[in-house]
Amino acid sequence: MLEMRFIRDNPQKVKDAIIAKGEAGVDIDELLAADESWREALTELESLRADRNETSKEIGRRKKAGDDAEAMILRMREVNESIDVKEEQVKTLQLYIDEALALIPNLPHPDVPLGDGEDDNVEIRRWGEPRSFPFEPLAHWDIGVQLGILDFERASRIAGARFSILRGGAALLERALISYMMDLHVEEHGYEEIIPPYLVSRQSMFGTGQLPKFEDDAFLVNRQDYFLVPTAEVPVTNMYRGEMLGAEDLPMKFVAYSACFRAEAGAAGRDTRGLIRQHQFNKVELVQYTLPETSYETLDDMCAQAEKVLQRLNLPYRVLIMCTGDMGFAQEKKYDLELWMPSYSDYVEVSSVSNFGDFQARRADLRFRRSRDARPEFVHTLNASGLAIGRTMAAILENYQNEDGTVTIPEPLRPYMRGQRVIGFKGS
RNA sequence: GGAGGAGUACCCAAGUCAGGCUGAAGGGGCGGGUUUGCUAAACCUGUAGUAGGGUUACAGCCCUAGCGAGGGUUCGAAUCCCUCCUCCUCCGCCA
Repeated sequence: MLEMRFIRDNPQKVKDAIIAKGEAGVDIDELLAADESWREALTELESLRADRNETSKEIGRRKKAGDDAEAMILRMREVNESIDVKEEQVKTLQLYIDEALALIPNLPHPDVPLGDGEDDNVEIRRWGEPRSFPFEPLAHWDIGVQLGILDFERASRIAGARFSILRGGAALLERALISYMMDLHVEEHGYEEIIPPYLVSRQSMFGTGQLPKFEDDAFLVNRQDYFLVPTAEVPVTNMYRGEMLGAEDLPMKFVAYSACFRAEAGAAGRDTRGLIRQHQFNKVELVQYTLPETSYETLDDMCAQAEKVLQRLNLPYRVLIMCTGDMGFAQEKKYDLELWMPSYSDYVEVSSVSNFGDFQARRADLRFRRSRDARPEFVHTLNASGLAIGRTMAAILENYQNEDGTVTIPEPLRPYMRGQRVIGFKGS
């Protein structure tokens, strides 16, 4: 959320950002006019209240002294009527302003390339060579089904499309990936391990920016005002909502595992096969709260930390910087990590690394003080997938497949899989 | 799910069932100071923070809001009424 004060002072910047991000909707000039009227009405309201406060004290004094206060009380009844009218006016304007503010996207960082959509994203580096297969490689959904470790048919029977059942080796590999990533980020990067609630309140979804604009992307629990978390970013970023932190507490670094739930509205027909686009998937997520002046440095650190997982697993990937039109509502700057997926003959997103600046912090009221007497400031928040588990698994199945249909397990995961080196056929 | 109890500033805690100089007693803590060879102790003293608006020399000053949240009653609400949230205790149920 941007500050009204900032919009007042920089209307053009905000208009530019709305256009650059391709966000619809808020008429900034109208908003500024509403703000103007709001301040005017507020000033009038407050002076009426000041009158009432002062007069009421005087009435109290008179009554105590046994003097007559009837005339004053009558006058105050009239003042109260004016107050009611003004209050209504202020409230209406306030409501309009709040709703408009909630729909204004964050400003992109100046480094971010301008662009309309994914074609304008800029690749900044590549790591690893896509493997060339001496045989015709299979897609992960074929590999998994052949091995009996991915079961899409029965998943759709029990839940519908875009769900999967992991069985045997795949279930074990999923757990191994979660544990491996959590351990890596805890032991080598100093994060605190978190398992958050998977259901969150409306307010939490607002805090990270999913609401009000993107309600359709989330699952809302029937008859309860809870949302299934689309990412652990939501609970973890909201963890300190409303608290006042000390500068010495920063940065705060969390690595969270959660299941993630997405409605995938508008994705009909896309990635319908396999593990790439599911309603439910697992993800290990990195979240940091930082000092404002260090957040961009941290962004690059977090990107490198997410990359390290791919490097250790020896999965070829590339890093893109997202253009203004593809980066999302709340982000100032965002990188995507995409890994090589032979079945797509292309790179597929497996992580996004974002700096939100103080945009989420302002929505979620995440503040800190540099010293006891210093003014409160908003922290900066960042997150990075570290990584999406399902897509990583898909990439492992495809990139590590063998000609006989088995899959070699990447070496770092073997200790997490009872020393197993290969996922083979049942009974073999 | 049932029955009770509680949410007041950084923390503890008065005030609430007599509504009005209570924007909030008293402790603790923290800041500053005095005494002291150092520590300890004692004494003195300062301590809502915040959000919004106005004004201004980005010092400052004024106003408004604010006693879990939101409404209501009243000239006036921490105090009376309603709704909600959270926490605690006991019972039930369950992993």
